[in-house]
Amino acid sequence: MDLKEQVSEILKRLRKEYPDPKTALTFGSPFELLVATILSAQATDVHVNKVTEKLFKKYKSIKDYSNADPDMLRKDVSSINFYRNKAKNIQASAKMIIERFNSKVPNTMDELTTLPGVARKTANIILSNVYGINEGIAVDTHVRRLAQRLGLTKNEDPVKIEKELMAVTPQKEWSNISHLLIFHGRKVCQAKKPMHKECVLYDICPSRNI
DNA sequence: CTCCCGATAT
DNA sequence: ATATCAGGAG
Repeated sequence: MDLKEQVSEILKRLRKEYPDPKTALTFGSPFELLVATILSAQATDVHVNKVTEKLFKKYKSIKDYSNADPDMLRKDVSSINFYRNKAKNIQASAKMIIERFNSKVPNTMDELTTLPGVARKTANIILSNVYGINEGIAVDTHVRRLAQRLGLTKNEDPVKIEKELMAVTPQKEWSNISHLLIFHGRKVCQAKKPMHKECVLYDICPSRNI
């Protein structure tokens, strides 16, 4: 079985476990998904959703974020890690979107990654979940760990891993791949304690003995 | 490479 | 006490 068939089999099994592979972050608009995704760096989605539930009730429009008192916005996200940078990036992104992008969240990789706090991973999440565009594969800590454990890469660099995965999967599946690996990484193939006995990939996983 | 930097599980 | 959590910028 070559690599493409291997990945195909992995996706087939995971799709059965996780039938709806889209973001678990809650949002009501493109900008809200941008906010949630910026906040999600090295934070659990459960925690992010808890914070944004209050945040989205208080800040309704992009203008509300751009006009907010920086200290107040910082306080409103302060239970999340890296909250100073994240608050600053959210406000700066809001201003840029209003001034340069006519108050609309951009729909291209090049434009999205000009926003502060937005690189390929975050941009891929926005493009796929908001615009249905498969520009690349969002590689986060889960995707990286699972790709390594499943023997799909030996790299550490997320951009290299993204290109490797893109090379062995059909483009229409790119969004599904990252979400399926993320869900499986959260529930079963956890960083500290991979739950081999509950893993549907056990028999085809090179790391089954770890 | 370092820094950012809180909550939670183990 | 320590590792980890939907990373990104300098």
